[in-house]
Amino acid sequence: MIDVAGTLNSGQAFLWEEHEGTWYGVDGQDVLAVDGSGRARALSGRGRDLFRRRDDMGRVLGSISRDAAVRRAVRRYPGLRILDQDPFQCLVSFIVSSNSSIQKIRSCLRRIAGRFGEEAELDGRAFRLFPDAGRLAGATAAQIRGCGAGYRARYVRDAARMVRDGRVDLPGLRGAGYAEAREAVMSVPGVGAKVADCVMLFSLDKLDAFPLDRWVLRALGRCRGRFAARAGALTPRRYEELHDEAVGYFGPYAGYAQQFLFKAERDGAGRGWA
DNA sequence: CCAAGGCCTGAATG
DNA sequence: ACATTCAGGCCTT
Repeated sequence: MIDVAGTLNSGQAFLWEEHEGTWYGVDGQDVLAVDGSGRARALSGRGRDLFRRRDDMGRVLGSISRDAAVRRAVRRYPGLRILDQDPFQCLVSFIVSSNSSIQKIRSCLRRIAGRFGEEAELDGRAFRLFPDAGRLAGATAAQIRGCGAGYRARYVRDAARMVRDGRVDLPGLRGAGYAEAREAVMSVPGVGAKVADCVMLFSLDKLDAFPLDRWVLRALGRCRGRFAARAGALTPRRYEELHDEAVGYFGPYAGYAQQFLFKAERDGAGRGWA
């Protein structure tokens, strides 16, 4: 059973809201409506597997449950899933996320969509689509800054230009291996290892991406001392070491383990998701 | 290769 | 009230 609300409120996506039991979300140039079972209905009519129903969760959970901390989190959030989102929107979302808070990320992305996205309507409700790369590349940094992006505005604009000009082919990277995709995504300004791993896990089908932030780092420290010795400042080098270690430990679906750990750690600290 | 500092901004804390 | 701190990092010295 998919936990729709819990998954949409787990730091993966930011433009979702609930109306009368249905969750509505902007996903690229599309609007999705999700019912309680996690089936997505798209304004465009295209079929979407937002909640990655294609993943064999029995297999995934069996694979990542190598540690008591993960098993605990899985028991606590049995319906938590990884989302499969629009890559460009996901890229911009996580560029904006750096050194920010969920609340601010939401408001910034809402404003970007409100200012640059096309109008759309689903079930009698009005939405603004997320602007595509071409549209956003035409915006000035000052305009994007006006949406609350701060110093990240320049990164957003330059990222949009790279995508528009084909210097990064995000959809194409869905078929690439981890290393290749990682290098390509990290060539985008404002994208370091953490942001790249988020984009890859949440929109490029890379379940072996393992985003490391302070919460996940703290959670790893609980894994029976398995990673504790390395907890500390996350220099680029140490990020890579820990990442490889985590993937080596949790396996090919390590990204799922990360999401369970992240959710549990943040909830445990009493952090909100709004 | 590593450490330190700066960076938009608004909500939370003192 | 007003000043600092902090928030799901990244980039440049």
